[in-house]
Amino acid sequence: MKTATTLYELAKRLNLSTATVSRALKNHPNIAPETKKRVLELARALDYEPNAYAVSLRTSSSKELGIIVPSLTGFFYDSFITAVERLCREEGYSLLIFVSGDSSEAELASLKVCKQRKVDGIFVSLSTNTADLAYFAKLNDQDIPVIFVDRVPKENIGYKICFEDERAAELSANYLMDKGRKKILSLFGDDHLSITRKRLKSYVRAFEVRGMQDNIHIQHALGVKESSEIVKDALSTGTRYDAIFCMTDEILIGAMKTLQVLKIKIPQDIGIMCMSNGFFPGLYHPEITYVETSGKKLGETALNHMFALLKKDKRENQVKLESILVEGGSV
Amino acid sequence: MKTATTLYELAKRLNLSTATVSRALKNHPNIAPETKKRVLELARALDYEPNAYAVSLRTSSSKELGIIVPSLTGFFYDSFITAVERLCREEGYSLLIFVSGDSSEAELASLKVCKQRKVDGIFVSLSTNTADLAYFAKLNDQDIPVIFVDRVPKENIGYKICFEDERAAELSANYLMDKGRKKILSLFGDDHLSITRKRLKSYVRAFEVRGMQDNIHIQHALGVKESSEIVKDALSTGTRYDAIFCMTDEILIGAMKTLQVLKIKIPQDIGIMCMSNGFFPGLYHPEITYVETSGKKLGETALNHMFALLKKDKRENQVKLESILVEGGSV
DNA sequence: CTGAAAGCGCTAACAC
DNA sequence: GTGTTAGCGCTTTCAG
Repeated sequence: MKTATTLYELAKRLNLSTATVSRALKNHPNIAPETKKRVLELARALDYEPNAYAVSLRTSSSKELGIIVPSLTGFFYDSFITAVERLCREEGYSLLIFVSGDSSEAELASLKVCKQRKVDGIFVSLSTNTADLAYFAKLNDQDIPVIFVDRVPKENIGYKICFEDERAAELSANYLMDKGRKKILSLFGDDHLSITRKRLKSYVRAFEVRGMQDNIHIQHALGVKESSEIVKDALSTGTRYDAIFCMTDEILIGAMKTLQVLKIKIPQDIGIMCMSNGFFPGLYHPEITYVETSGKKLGETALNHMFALLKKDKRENQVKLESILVEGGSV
Repeated sequence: MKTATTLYELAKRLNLSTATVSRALKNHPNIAPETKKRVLELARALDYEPNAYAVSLRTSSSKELGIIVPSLTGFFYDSFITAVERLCREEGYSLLIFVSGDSSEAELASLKVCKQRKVDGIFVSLSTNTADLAYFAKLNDQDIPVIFVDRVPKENIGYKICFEDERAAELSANYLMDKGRKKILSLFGDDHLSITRKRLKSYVRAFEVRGMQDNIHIQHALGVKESSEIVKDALSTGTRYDAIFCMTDEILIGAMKTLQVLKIKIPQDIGIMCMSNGFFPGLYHPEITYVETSGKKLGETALNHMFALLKKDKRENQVKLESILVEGGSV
């Protein structure tokens, strides 16, 4: 095993001090061009790369960010993380990833690791059952910015970046009404999440505003399978639904499975729409109409926010991302 | 801002030396129970957590692993990474994630970061166009184990963990022949990848062995869209295909899109099968028959391998994971 | 323009 | 059972 080249080694070989070598390497103003050249050459030749731990220990800036998400699997966070990772890399940051699996214990453990590793900042999308935000507050006290994304807490803590959930739900509701749908099976996610409640509330309100609150039937589904079953049960009750609204991709997928099994035609027999990152709606034919909640956009916004905070710029505590409606042919 | 508690601070408050405190904290044998108790109590009270940089610098072990994948998006790597992350966390390791986006430059840059951060080991699934493996060799020289997963190089370098690709392709081929399919549109991935070539070769061979090499028509598709178009074109040539084989989930999704648009019935009009992680085949009805390439299993195997290497156990250079065929109703 | 020296927070000989 | 000390590799005053 060949041991990694150190600053000291470069200095020794060049008959310079480590200070000079260090300066040459990060083109400090006052350094002789000749010296700089020699240093750079040897560094390249020996494949020198600074030891990140020594740097961090000295500068107390880790150039690492932590990201904690409930899952990675295919619906949303993949594109969110992809966006975050790319921008991080471009700015010389590295990303520590943690998957909480919707367990608040795992979440807390990950948070502790973030603290130990002295990450410069943390992105969190809360797990379903997180109740205690004390630790998050503690991190903020220690000047480690915490940015909540998508699934944000209702408490006033840290920074929050999420979609304009109320507006998005309202958009969906109005679209369905405008299309003349009168009997809408409306499937929402986990009722514990504030994101669900926000969406549900303004969805219902939009129907009330137009006096059509009796046109919707609300149900909650926790995953693909449950959604599939709820739809199956609902369609067998005799009620003639003319549309289905799905709050997430998972719910959409479950619903579509049942519709396919029952050979129900879209949009003739029933209309369907959802809120989505945009990938899954495109898999079907006709493509599914959806209100976009883009993981990429969320990632980019969150990262810009983080970089600003790290530069000590003041930033608003909450950012809401606009949603747009993308029409397929499903309603 | 409250600054983080250090070992020195604990020592000062307790009138002990940092050495004693350090030992108490990691229950070293020779330490007075009473002392240990006092230390532990104060540490808890002050929310002490060791500075990971100082520890790493001192012990030259980072307890971080790097993972470099071509993408995160929904087909395979999400479940791979989820499995790796969970086991890492359980063993006190953290995961640095890098998404190469199939660019070998990004891959190299990520590799350098891994080296700077002195990760203890690296997982890589190669990007499509990686030609130069020199840097990987260098890492191995420096005793940083590199484990290639799924998309492994043909060269003899590092450690490799992948599916028994030849066997999996053969399994598919035989299944299609056994089902009496005679005109099979066979869609494979990027021809530059050794994984594609391995699969293709043994797929073709399996047909040759049974004298049925004329039953297949090979095409290469790079993504969802291309797959969709190839299928559309192929079906419009007049050739009456009775089956489609898809080497990946992306290819499956593209193919299915076209079949849905053209209202082609599965399996009556045409049969279809694929190689997959298992999620997407379940979205359709009937469910798609597939040969399983489980990201979870790959992740678990890779991580066990890594932990063994880190403990300096000898390990075989190559592991092949068995594949099984999961029947849906699509052929 | 360059060097000497301190020190980031921790561990591990080596003493006692 | 506990303390002293050196040092991991680097950055950064402060001198010159």
